[in-house]
Amino acid sequence: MSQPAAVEPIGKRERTKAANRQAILAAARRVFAQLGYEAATVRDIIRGTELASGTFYNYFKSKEEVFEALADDGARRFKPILRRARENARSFEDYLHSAFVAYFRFIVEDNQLEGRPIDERRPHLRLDTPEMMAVYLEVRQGLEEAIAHGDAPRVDADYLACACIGIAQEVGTAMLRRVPPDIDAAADFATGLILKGLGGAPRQS
Amino acid sequence: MSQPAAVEPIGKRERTKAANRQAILAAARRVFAQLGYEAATVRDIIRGTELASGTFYNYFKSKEEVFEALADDGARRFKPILRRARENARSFEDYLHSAFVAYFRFIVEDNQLEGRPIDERRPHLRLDTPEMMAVYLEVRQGLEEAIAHGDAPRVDADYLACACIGIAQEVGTAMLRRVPPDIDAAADFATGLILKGLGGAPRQS
DNA sequence: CCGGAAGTTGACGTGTCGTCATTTTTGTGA
DNA sequence: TCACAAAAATGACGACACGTCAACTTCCGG
Repeated sequence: MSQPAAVEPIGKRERTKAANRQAILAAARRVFAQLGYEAATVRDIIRGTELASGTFYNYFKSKEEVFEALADDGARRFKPILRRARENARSFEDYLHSAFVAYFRFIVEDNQLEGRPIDERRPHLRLDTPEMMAVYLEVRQGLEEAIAHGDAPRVDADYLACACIGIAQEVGTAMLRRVPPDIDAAADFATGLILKGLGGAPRQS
Repeated sequence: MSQPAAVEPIGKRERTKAANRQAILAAARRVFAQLGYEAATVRDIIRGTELASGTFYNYFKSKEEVFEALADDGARRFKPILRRARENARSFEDYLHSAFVAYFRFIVEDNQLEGRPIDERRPHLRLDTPEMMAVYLEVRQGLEEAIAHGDAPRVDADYLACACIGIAQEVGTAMLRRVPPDIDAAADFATGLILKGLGGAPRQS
């Protein structure tokens, strides 16, 4: 073969580094799900890998930083989904609905792992990391665009973005408590509420 | 004096017990505000009192339990406020507005202490302690009553209650970031959003 | 094949954890 | 008033997690 390895693997150094990082993140996911974020220790995480305790600190400063990396991962995956929803939307209502569907789908997938209740898997969600900020801004820009186009009235975009996020979080959590979770119903509810308020939310069946 | 002490102080036992508990809670408040919930240790809290480390465990099992006690305190104080808002409300809109005002006032007062950003003062807020549950139920009952009276359409009361709580939390936090926080403006926004959706939210000035 | 840089390792000192035997304080009945 | 038991406070203790670091291993370029 003229190409012994592949095009990707630059060097063993880089490869194991990436692999170790991923191993730690994967172990952290499991540990947070099983023990809960609070109870989990750096040692628990590292025990879930083949690595030694000292190695952990070559990759992350603390348990908190690992969580941030996981959250940032999520945010990085989620933002483009949101962006595409905005670009492909045929109306403001369509945009809102598909954004909620995307988020609810996201959290359903993110909580497939067995273990502790969802609430205990994460610390207080900080919105102030760069990646989280980017998601907030994406939401806000989507709303500002709608306002600029006249699809939505000229309300306080910051408050509106926060309200949408709050609704998504709480209704999303409530949805997860129901089995099976009905993503569309939850998205319909949230969209209707924001668009027309109580009058717009779907009636009880 | 025919009454050496007062009518209240039953015995020294009970009094110091209550005083110690309060001392621990007060110290915890300060420590959580100054170091953040995550960084704080049981030792930090107990150092903020005159007590010895072992004594802490006569009152609470852990840092988490102290926080829960603080949260329960808040919930216990807040619930009757909410209840009265419901009883005195002249309309559903009035109820919503005064409930939001009450909550926003509450968090403004609760965050007077100097120290770390509000986000870091608390762990992920658990809604599943009895006191917290009671607040959720109070919100939900208020909404169900409105639905029963025909003041609000027959929507999913669980989702609606969660949405209101989510809006209150996120818009509340956003409000705290602005100086000075404008409680009425935030409450107007939230009330309008829920009642009539975007069309009902106040326009930007 | 060698030398050094990059990365890994696990033992170490520090500090927190929750426990518990001991001491101190408080209430009660003689 | 005193003595005694129950209640509560104390702080030392073993266990364990923290983050560090000197020694060691692995990898890469020359």
